[in-house]
Amino acid sequence: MLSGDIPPNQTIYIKNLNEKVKKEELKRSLYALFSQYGRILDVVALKTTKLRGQAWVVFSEVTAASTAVRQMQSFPFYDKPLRIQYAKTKSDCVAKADGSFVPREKKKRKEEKAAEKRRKAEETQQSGVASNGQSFQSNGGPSASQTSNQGKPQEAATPNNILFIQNLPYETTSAMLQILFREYPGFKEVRMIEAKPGIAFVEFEDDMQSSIAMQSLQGFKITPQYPMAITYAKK
DNA sequence: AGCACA
Repeated sequence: MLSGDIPPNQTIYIKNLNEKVKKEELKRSLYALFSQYGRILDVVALKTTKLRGQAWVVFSEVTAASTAVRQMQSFPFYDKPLRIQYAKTKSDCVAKADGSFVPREKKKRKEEKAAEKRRKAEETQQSGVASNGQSFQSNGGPSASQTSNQGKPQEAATPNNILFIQNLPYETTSAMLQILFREYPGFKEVRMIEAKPGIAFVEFEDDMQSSIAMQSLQGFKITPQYPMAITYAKK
């Protein structure tokens, strides 16, 4: 079944996350990666057996969430393609903001029930009736660290007029990348390193222009298996 | 695969 049956909302649900990544790093990386689409209100990730490998990113705007769902679909992140949908239910932090937040009591309900049972049992016993007994990185240049960090956004993604492109199919040429990037204002040049297939640097006049190109081409597939992963190069 | 708010 397609995931299109969940109505668009400001929270995205992400699965297929690399479970080896520690919770705090994961949250920071998700924050760095997704803040290019808008203001992030919260990132939730739990490592319990039921919830590991998943996360929620809450945006302040539905439009930001929608763009993220489209553009970051299949984005290689810690070597695994992101699977993104809209969240099924409203996040606590947005409920709190719009006044509809009511502290949930799922556990409590169980406890209450248990307590009630106990109380009942006591009652029946008292009355004398027998009771029957009773769950993103070092992005400086064509360095080893840059390529070995594929798909791992680090701390704050500092805007740069140079973009770092990863996850390109090996047969990609700079001519192919030029065709894609030259339609964005401020485009200067594409640089590839023969010895390092799969990556490229694309330079713009300034970082506003590079950012626009990044947002438009993020996740673009030259071939179906390879959505390009674009980050700012490191200064 | 798995939809929570430690």
